[in-house]
Amino acid sequence: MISPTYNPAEVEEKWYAHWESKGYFHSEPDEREAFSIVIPPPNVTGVLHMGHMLNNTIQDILIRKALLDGKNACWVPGMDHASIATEAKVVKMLREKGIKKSDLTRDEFLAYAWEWKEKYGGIILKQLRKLGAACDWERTAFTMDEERSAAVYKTFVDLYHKGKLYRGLRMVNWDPEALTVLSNEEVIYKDESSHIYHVRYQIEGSEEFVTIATTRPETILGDSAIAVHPEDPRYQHLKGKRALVPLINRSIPIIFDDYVDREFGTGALKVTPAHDVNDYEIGKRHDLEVIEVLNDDGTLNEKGEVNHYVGQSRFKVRTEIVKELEASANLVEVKPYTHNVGRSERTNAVVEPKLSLQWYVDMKKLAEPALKAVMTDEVEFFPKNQKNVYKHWMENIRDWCISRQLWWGHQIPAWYYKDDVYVAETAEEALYQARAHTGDHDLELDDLRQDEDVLDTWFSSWLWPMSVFDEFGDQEEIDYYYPTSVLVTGWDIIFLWVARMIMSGYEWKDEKPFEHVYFTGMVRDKQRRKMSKQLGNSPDAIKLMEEFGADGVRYGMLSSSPAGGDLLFDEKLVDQGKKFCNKLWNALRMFKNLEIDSSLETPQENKLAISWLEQKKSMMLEELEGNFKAYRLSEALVTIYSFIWGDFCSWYLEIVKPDYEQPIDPHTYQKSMDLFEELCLILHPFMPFITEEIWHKLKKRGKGEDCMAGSWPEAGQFDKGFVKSVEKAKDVVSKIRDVRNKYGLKKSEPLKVYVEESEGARELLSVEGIRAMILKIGVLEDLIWTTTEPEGTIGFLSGTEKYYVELELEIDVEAEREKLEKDLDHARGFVRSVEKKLANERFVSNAPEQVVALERKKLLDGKERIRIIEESLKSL
RNA sequence: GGGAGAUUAGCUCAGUUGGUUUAGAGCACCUGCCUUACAAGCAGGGGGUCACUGGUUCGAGUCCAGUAUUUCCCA
Repeated sequence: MISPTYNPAEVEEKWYAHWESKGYFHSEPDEREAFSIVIPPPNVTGVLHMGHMLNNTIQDILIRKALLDGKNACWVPGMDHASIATEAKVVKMLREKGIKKSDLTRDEFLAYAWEWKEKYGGIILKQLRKLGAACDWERTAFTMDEERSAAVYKTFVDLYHKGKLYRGLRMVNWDPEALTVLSNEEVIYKDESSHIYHVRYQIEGSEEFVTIATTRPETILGDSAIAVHPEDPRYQHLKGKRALVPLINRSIPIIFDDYVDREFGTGALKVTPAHDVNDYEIGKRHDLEVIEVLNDDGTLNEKGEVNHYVGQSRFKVRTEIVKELEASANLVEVKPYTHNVGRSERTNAVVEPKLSLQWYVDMKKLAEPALKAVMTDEVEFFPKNQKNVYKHWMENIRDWCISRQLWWGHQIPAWYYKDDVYVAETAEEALYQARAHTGDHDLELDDLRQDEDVLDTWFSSWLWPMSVFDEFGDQEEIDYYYPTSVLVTGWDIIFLWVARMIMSGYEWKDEKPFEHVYFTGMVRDKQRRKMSKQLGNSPDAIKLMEEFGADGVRYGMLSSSPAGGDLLFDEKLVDQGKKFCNKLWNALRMFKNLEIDSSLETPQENKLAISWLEQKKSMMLEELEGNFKAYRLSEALVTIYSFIWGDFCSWYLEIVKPDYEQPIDPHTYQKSMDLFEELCLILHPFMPFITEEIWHKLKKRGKGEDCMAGSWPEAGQFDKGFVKSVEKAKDVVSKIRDVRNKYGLKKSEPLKVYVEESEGARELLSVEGIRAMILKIGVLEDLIWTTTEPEGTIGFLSGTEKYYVELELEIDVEAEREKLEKDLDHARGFVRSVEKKLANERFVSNAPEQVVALERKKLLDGKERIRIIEESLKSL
């Protein structure tokens, strides 16, 4: 006896363990066509969230479909080390233990970090199993493991020697909390409301003042000039004059530069070259002093010349200095002001522009082939419109700052001795270079000092499609799996990751890293808000799977998620998936509860149902092929869903289902099992667990006969006309049910139905089995030909065929008339529009013959319907 | 400020080279059913000037231009 409800918890763990033990997840190069995907490596600190579920469900679907297609599918899982996020976690953990990072040596700190990684890292990989992910776990990679690290050092050195990597002094985005530099892509800009302050500076040697506007009064202490526009008539008289910085009375020049926007504020700009990107540029042009008044942690220092601010945070000083400016009558005005503030993606700290010596990758040369590849569709984007975004970024690319002031990560392979730098994969090699360069053969390792910083995590991630296949080692694997088949990722990291992987692919393999890129949308809540911890609007992924089953969740994630489009998550979606599982389960139960009587003949309507469903399935398979090719996975799933629920369960099963407690004939049973089995295969990539479970319950299976290891069904021949006939018969049945509904007739009460003689009706009912089908599921006593409208019946129209249902009840003439008149309006409108088209001479002479012929047929049919409706109205 | 997209039923979205009986689905809604596979269900129903204006075309939800609203990206 099978349980009346499907219980995913029992089934899912069992099958995942089974698949894994069979080695289905593992891939080795062989003679089959390779299909490979590298996982977008989640942070080692990460836990499974909705975005991961969507992204990984899609990858799993593609992998399982490839397996069914007979390809050698390989999905490489892994994680990245997430420099900033992980280091922050470890520092926090140490703080809780009462240990300060500054009290530890680098090696001590790293020991703690590794310990943390082993203990807490990679939870997400375990969680992915619950989702059903068919990852090749034997290949699990980590950006800081030996092979991946070797690739990082090798490529760094290589770029350096090619002159594509350099060390330079630049304005950078500084995170004062994480105490590290950030790349442009790691800074998130948002409008924030604050204030704009108008502050006056006295002109040296006069009683005159000049007023400037600033949002950052605390940086006044670092001012080294006042700038005005060269053509601004208001300030011409200040040429050659100097101004005094309020509170500290530092004398600074008044300079003229056309960068200044005369419309903005007062038209006078304070220039702080050390703490503003634009001011830095102005400073360079005018050879201004660079006064750094902020420490790395965002506190003020003694260069600001105000003792009681030293060591105070920039925000505190802002409040304080405003008070002091006011007290000294230098504050002219304060206005509310909304401006764009950049914050660190990881720590949310307000980013501080800072002048700093960092390592950069020269992106111009790398970008060229990568841009071309995407524009020519050598690397194909799904959806296409992401190409524009990519193009824009690539054409305006800026150099990539890759050093980070952290310990967790790949320490930069550069060694300093005196004023020279030696870049090498190992310290020994660097020492060799240093000895050769200096001619000093007594130099020892201790004389060299390795760069303290580590590399940006993305500097290892961009090598991922190559490094997981050991591109600088044994070539067999990379030759077989590279380029990978498809990358599945969110459009939000198109610059951070996708673009850079394409660049690295061409740089070191002279070949794209993947054929296709499928961009998923963002998962949002019903109100279109991003899922976030702060809002608490993200459901717990694990709990969700426990409640709705992994298959249910997979269904819900995908059914509403077109490529590139955002997914508005609603629990109703996963609930629908859960219900779908139950539906499938109960279809199985229906068959399993039947007795088979081998002496039974196959009824006509069953034969009809079998060939109809088989042919319709073939039509669907053709459609699915197109869907998969275009990555229209959501559409594919919805197509399968409505085929299974609608065609298979609602129609097919109802036709072949024997009467209560009656046995089924063996042919129908066997064919039904075959069809159900194919449906399992077709649905398997989307909902792997329940399909595997049903697969094993349908038939006795031998060793290795698993759904996951099966073959995707081939589309057979089909006759569209035949399928259409059955669809017409379904329409007749629906309309009979409508009459029952309207007149409150029981479903079980057999009815007598008349069909009016016509060519169409003759044709339909001549198809073998159609009459029997209508009789059975329409629950009719008889279906009788007629040439006139029989007494005491109610009519309906199906296409251009007229049917009459015999009723013993009083007919509601008014309701009937209303309905008929509405139908008549519709039919007349239809005919009018077709007539208009056909009356147009240019249409008839210009449009293709087939189109015109179709319009003529539409006209005839429309007129026929009008005739029938008018007749019915008359006889009412 | 620059750029890219979006606008189809109450909601979320399909609608693939312009022509397939005057637009499809799921959810929501309404009506009637506990009919032994499934109430996590069954049967049926209503609901849309395809944002607006103009153009191209024999023919436009589909192509073009403008307007409005809106989302995102870059600065």
